[in-house]
Amino acid sequence: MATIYEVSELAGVSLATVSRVMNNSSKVKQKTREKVLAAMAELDYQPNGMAQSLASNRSNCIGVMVSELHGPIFGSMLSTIELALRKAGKFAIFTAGHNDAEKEKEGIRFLAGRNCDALILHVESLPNEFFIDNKDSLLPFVLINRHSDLMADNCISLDNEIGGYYATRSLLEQGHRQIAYISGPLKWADAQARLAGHRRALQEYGVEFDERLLLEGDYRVTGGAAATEQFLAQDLSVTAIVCANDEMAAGAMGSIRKQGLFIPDDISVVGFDNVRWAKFLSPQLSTIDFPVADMSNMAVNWIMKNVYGNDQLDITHLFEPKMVQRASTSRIFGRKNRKA
Amino acid sequence: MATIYEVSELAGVSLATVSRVMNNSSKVKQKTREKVLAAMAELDYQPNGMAQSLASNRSNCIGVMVSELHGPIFGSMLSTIELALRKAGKFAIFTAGHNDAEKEKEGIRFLAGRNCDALILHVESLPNEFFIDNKDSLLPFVLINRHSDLMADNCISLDNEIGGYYATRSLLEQGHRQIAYISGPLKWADAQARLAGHRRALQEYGVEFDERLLLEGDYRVTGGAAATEQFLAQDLSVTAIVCANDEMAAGAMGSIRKQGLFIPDDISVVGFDNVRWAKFLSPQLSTIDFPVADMSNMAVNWIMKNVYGNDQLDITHLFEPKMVQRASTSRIFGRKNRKA
DNA sequence: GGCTAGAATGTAAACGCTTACAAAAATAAT
DNA sequence: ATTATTTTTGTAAGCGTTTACATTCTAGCC
Repeated sequence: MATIYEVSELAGVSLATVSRVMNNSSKVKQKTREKVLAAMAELDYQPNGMAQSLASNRSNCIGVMVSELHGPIFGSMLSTIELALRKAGKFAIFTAGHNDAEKEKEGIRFLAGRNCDALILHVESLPNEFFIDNKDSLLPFVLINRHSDLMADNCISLDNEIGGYYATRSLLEQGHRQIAYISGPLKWADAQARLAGHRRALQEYGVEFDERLLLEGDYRVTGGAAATEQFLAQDLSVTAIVCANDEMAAGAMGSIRKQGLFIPDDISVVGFDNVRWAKFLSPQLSTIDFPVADMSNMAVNWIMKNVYGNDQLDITHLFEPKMVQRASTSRIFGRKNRKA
Repeated sequence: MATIYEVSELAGVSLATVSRVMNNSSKVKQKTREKVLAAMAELDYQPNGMAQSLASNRSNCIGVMVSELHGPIFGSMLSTIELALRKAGKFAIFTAGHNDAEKEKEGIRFLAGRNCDALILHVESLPNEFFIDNKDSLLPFVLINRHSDLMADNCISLDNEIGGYYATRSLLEQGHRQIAYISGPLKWADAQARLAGHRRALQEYGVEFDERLLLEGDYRVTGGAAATEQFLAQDLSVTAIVCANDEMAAGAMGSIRKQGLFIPDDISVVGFDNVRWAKFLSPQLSTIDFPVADMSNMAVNWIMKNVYGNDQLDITHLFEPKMVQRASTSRIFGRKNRKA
């Protein structure tokens, strides 16, 4: 592997000049630049990233931590981030936090150990305070899916409240009034916000909130299935179920079908996230689209702006989800509820 | 950030000694080691990875290229690889090849540019010859999901033929005889092998292969749906459909249901891959389990053995898939085919 | 006690680049 | 043609490690 030294010799210039043409750091005469470029080409020169990093104290690596490296949401996140970073000539190092405060902390250490220039984090367990308190001792970071006024600039988040609102409103508009809600674990802010949106929609339509129509789920298929069974076992004449994510919606659909009921004729189901396989379910799931790709790209923009000084980039901190109507919901008029 | 120099001063030893205790490279007196360790702890010393890499010509980074960074198979691959590498104190750099020979080649260059110590590759478009011919000029590499006798040691692959065989045999055992098959794009070796397995099973059970019961799909939902419609439109009295992957199986299930037929009563469906959401479909999909995690771990083992000299590791090069019986298949006796 | 082999430690030269600062060359002004 | 500026290029000192090789200890032996 050729080094910068060999290039400089072949081109008949000094090391510094070669470095300059590589980095466009300061003016180099056009003719010299060409000589250098030719030499680089002839030697098939590839700069040694490690040496560059050591000398410049910049690694061109961005550490990315998400809860898991699999799953539709994270998959889309990784995909988007990697593509965007690579386009910018940066490298991503991914790691998983596994939704555990200790592991998340360790992941951050791990990434810092690789001399990352900055971090993109999707953490679930570490509290806001961790970031607020350590803002200065940590590498520059941007948090996806989290918000706190005390570090607003570092946050890129989704308006979960309005997502929850849209989900329930779409049902209300279709005439539903007995709407059950399966929330996520309410210790998490996003689950709370989605539920708040649900309640706001009900209120707006003059429907009184009924405690019996709310169950706390776990964001997993099994939780959705269990909660749905519980709803159906009681005599609540539920005509629609809103699930705080698509996984639970898949579970709900399974339970409904197991009862011999039809979707959406007997019961409409709405999810949240719009994961890829929501379309594979039958009927296809109506859900709230989580703009993961947009948010991920914005996180990369944040880095390019705040870490690499690309000043003209505009940063959006709050994203809005959209309702995606598919076949799992329908107007209540058309329904033929077997239990009714 | 403390440097090795500060540690050496505080401990009252030389740089070299500190380096030695870090790397266990040669004997250090117990008392000295303790002094050094204490100093490192006191200064919260973290070695600078870049400097280590530069000096030792080893980056502790493994480049990983897969077709996409999302999707259930790749997600599981990334997850597993990252965890295993991190346990070994190594870093993974992921990138996507997007199933395009040029992009795959560029991805490899990209990873090499980061001075990776080795590569784990899941490429689809680059031909075997590329790797065989460039074996020596490339970084050490291990290929997941590919096999060639000319570089057998570098390959970790799945026995697709036997997977295809199991899928069809499970149906034959249940009494099915009119079994349709939706293959993957037959330009790919894995699609060919799965189909070959299907044919072997038929032959073994004395069922003659019927050209009309074979359609070439595209490994995507839409392709599975289209092929299924085509089967159902003809009068073939198909009682089961084998799909060369789960996505197409999801499409097939949709088409079957759209025709007013029931799964598995009218038609049984088998997939291949056992992606996570195969259980979310209803009925739950019977499929062939692709041991992605095992294969990914083995790839990491390959690296640890061949690149980092962990000699006692045993490498398995060929993995066997397993049949997973779920609700989308049933004995033919129980069926009440509306068309029959 | 003096000698020696072997163990423990230290010295200093890489590793391949970036970047102040200095020097030289080109250009403009007189 | 000189001198003053401005551009362009070169010099050399890092960046924080690893690792031959050299040196100093330590123990065992006579």
